[in-house]
Amino acid sequence: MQKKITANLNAEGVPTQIKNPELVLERRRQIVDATVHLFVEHGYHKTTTRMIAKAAGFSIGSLYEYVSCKEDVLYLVCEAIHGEVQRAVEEALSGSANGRATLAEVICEYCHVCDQMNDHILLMYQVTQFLPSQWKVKALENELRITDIFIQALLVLSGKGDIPQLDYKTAALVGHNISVIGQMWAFRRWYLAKTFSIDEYVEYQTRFILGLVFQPVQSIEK
Amino acid sequence: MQKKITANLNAEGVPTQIKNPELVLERRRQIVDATVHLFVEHGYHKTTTRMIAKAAGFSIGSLYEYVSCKEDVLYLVCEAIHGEVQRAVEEALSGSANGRATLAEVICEYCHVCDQMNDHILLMYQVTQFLPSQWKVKALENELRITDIFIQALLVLSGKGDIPQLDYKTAALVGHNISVIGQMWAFRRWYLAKTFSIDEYVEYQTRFILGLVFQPVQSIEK
DNA sequence: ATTATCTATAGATCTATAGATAATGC
DNA sequence: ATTATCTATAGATCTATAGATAATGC
Repeated sequence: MQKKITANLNAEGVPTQIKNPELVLERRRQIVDATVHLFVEHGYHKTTTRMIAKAAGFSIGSLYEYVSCKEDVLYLVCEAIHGEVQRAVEEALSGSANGRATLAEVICEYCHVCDQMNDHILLMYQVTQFLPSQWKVKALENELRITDIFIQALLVLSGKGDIPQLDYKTAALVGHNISVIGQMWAFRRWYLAKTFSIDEYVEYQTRFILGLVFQPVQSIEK
Repeated sequence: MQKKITANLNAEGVPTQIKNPELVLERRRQIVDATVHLFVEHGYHKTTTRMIAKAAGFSIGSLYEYVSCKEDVLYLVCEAIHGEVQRAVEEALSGSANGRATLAEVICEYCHVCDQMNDHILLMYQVTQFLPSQWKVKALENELRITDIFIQALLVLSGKGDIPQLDYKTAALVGHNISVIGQMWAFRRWYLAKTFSIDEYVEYQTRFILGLVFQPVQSIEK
């Protein structure tokens, strides 16, 4: 029973010397919370294990009882952030389901998640490269899992209301595009914010994704 | 006169002990060429200055005659890659100019550049974070300069042929989107290539950007 | 007795430089 | 004489561990 509680930060293949699983969970939570801030501010390489231990509230010696190396900390951080992002996205998308209005809502909710989790999204992109290759694969799969939420949502909407039938390839591509368009706000907010508020950004992107930008002139499509 | 030739890898604010400007240019070219491969393979931090010197064909001592620190090498690499990408994009976009066909062509050419320069685009994203802040700003500006090429192209097309009038904000957003959609191919090719060839990717993305995906059903837009 | 935590440091690594040597041109 | 290149290493830094100490429960 307790196994389930601890499974999150415990049974992920990160070894520990500590016997008490609840303590492991608690300390690793401390480690992750402290480290996210340090990584956001200094990046992975300029953050030393000493800084991590200190910020987490114990000594280096203790730190190495809960992880076997610095890369373990990195992995714990990546997992925690992805969990957070995914939870936020899933929660945001648990709305109703009809046609374009739903799609517009999905875009809106997702972009706001990206806006709020800006630092975390940037961090994920910066540090994934330093993960050992086995874990790097897992991180990329996590990334795809979030994209897949959009793809599934699109397939559910496909053919309903005012939304045309979408073949899988099209749905897949649009799903990736929505995912990346949200991340673009996180990446380029420092610049885009000169022109757009987040709400304007959502408005313009929704128009774009729904294909309204290039439509006003009568269609000369063959 | 020669100043112009050497300006590229010389007068960029990277100091050198060497008097002969042509030699500086040549050696820095060696350094950049060797380092790009090392960075792509090992990343910035795991590439040592010794490795760089060796791959470039001289000793560490000599390396430090042409740059003052490792970050200088990073900066030279970033500048060189951006120059290459920008040149490739500009060359690819020097086509004709009518309506949607031109836009489709722009998308096509750009995506192929991203496909071919995959490694370099990924590298840019990975290493920009390690630049000293003054140069980081320059790197981000370079990034925007490429986006701006698309925005300008869109504004030229605006209102011509079968393309509707685009206000600046819309053009800016679409420009950013095109830029990011190309990069998405570079980032996720390892996965997207399971579903799309580069040509299919271009085809589907063009349909998407031109707003054809959500159109087939008769428009119920109010 | 067992578990958790701490201090102190070994060991490895890497950047950047000092000082010596070779090459070039007046 | 001046310029370019090399070798050898100082100096700094950081990860991970060994071994000592404190806390907990039988």
